[in-house]
Amino acid sequence: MKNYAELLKKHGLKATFQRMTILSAIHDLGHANVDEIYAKVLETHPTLSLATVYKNVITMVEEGVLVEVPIAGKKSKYELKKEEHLHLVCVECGSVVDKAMDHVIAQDTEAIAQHSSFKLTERQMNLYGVCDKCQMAEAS
Amino acid sequence: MKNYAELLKKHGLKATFQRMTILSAIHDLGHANVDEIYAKVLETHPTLSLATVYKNVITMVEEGVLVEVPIAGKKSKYELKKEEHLHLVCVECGSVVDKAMDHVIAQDTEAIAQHSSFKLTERQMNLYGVCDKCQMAEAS
DNA sequence: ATAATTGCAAATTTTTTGCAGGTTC
DNA sequence: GAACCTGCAAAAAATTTGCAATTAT
Repeated sequence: MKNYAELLKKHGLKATFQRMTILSAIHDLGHANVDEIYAKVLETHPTLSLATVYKNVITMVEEGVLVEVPIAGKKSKYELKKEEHLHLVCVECGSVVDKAMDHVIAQDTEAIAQHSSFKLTERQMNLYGVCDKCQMAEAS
Repeated sequence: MKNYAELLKKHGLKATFQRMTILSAIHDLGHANVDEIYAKVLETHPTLSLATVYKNVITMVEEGVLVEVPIAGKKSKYELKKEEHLHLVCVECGSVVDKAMDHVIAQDTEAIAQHSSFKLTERQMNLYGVCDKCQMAEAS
């Protein structure tokens, strides 16, 4: 739990209760798609509308408060903007876990971009597979 | 790539004209979303339906003929399955270019997965930024 | 005060589905 | 010939929009 009002204002957005509730939901969930955010938000603010979730997710991605995490075969998830990392995406349960991005990867990809005269602004890496828990469950 | 009939049969799918047309369109476009595939396919087969594009893209991804490339803020694109690589995604013009994935990245991510007891099956890496051409265009 | 934001409902866009008639193997 | 596929139209799902009322700064 952080100071979402400050965060929003820093990005030129009004600190509405709805936005703070959405940010709190995403923080609690770690990574969530629009429906998951909406469901979570209803727990504490039952009148918040789905349209407001949509509008704000778009706005907050545009302003750099949130980051969209596109996932093959599923709806995109959203996370709070934080330092660069990669994602372990479980194809069984859908869980998403952050992992630090090694310096090696950062350097390597910068070199690749440079060779193509590509002005790199963001990296996204998803590792798909089966998480620890789902492997256990399978072994039954 | 030429013999799409063989490719499809190898994956247990019937080699219909529609599927081969779709594969050819994707090959020509390199990477394309459903609408782009549909538009391309209409040029040579005006009666092919959008529903057929949807159904077949899903089927061919399931069977490993195609790979979905999810892209932040856009509809997923699809490509023919080929050896592992990463993507340069231009946020200006939407172009997607393949780049070889360095052995370093492969090893590094394998180690990361292993540390989390994560059974890795696939990697996807997108580098977002501005391509060569769009940088030129901007410099006007 | 005023400019931005919300909630609602309607509109739009995107994707999926059922099924009759055709096609592939 | 059996199983699979296609195209159509209709349904369902996902997302966006217009606008009057409300709220943050």
